[in-house]
Amino acid sequence: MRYDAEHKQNTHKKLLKAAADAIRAEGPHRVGVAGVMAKAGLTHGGFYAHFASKDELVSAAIGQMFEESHARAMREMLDRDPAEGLRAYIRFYLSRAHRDAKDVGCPVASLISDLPRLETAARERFAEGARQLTLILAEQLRKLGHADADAQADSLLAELVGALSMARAETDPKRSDAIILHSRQSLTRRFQLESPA
Amino acid sequence: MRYDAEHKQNTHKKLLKAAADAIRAEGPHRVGVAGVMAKAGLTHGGFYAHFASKDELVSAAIGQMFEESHARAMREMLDRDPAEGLRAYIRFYLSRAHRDAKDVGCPVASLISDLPRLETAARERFAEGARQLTLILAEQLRKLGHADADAQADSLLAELVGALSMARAETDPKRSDAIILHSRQSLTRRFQLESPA
DNA sequence: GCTATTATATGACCATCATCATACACAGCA
DNA sequence: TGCTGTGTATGATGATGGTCATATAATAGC
Repeated sequence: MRYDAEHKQNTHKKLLKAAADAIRAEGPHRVGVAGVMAKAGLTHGGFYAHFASKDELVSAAIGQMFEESHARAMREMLDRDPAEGLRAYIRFYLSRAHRDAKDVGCPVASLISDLPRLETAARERFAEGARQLTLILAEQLRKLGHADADAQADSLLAELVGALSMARAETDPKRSDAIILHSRQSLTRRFQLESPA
Repeated sequence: MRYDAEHKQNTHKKLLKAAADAIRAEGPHRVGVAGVMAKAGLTHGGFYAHFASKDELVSAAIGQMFEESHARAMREMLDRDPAEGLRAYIRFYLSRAHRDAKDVGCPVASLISDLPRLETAARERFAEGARQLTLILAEQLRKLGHADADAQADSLLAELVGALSMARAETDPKRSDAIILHSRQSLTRRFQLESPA
């Protein structure tokens, strides 16, 4: 190797990060190869030394997003008792900060309606990531003593994703805040996570 | 007028319908002016006699989708007692048929993550449509005696949209069916819509 | 310092797309 | 049966975007 041994790997990672952010913010179809390269400080030509196609970049970027997302979920729950951990995750997920951060945050909410239109590889990666997130939530619900934890986890994630997405789509700030709040209250009650006053 | 008096209006409506279907199936950014015209049996050139721009078409098509969607919601609830009506709507919304119909069905689920990326006019139309759908649901919940009907309607719609979207994204058919079912059960229980055995 | 090799840049190709100018076709009327 | 004006088609333009061939720049080992 003539360049630094890790040179290309570093560039690769930078590209993945840049793509993951851009795709969440702009959507897979509005993101261009040239734009991603520029964001990483490069020009468009070298792209195909890193990825075989744009589709492959999209797939890989989705994987990257879910890694961040799972890490975040684990971090919220780690070193907390189950109820407090789940409460913390819900509060993070249904927060104004999460709603307003277009280029980071949960890939499920950012890409959900783009997904059925992507090619198979990307869809598989996404589905895999979503399944894993569901498992993390189910595990937490199980610790809380819910018998049908898997079913409940599906329902919980559905409302999280739906509420965050609806809040992002709502143009009236007050309504948007309300949407987040209503689902937060509803979920808190439903899973008996009322903070011990 | 040399052509039939309604000729242009009819074309206009055909374009709106075609656009509404294509946009739900392909997404606003992947739909092309030429494709929509072709779907209506025309060629691309005449487009600008009907719409000032593609953006305007997208906005108008979103309005069209919500008209269909609200009509559907009303139809499910009409001539039924509140509980049965709401149950019927939930069963329609969280059904395999709705999940598998890419080009028709609720615009909220089809476009939710494209929305933050559209221009203002389209976002306003969407938000307006979503608000109205929430109102329809809230009204139904109010009839059922729920005190905080507005908040509950937000939460209900969030789970509906989230679950349908997640089911569409899931590549494993059995998991996809399960996602729909879990939210249907969860909502049915939550709003006490158990069918009278 | 020279050279071999690897990472990135330049520049081009072709396809797609929104937009528009202009030409044509249709139907009601004289 | 021509005339007229409205609705649609033809075709062009400029922009953008994915892809690739080829050229250049960077550095580790001799």
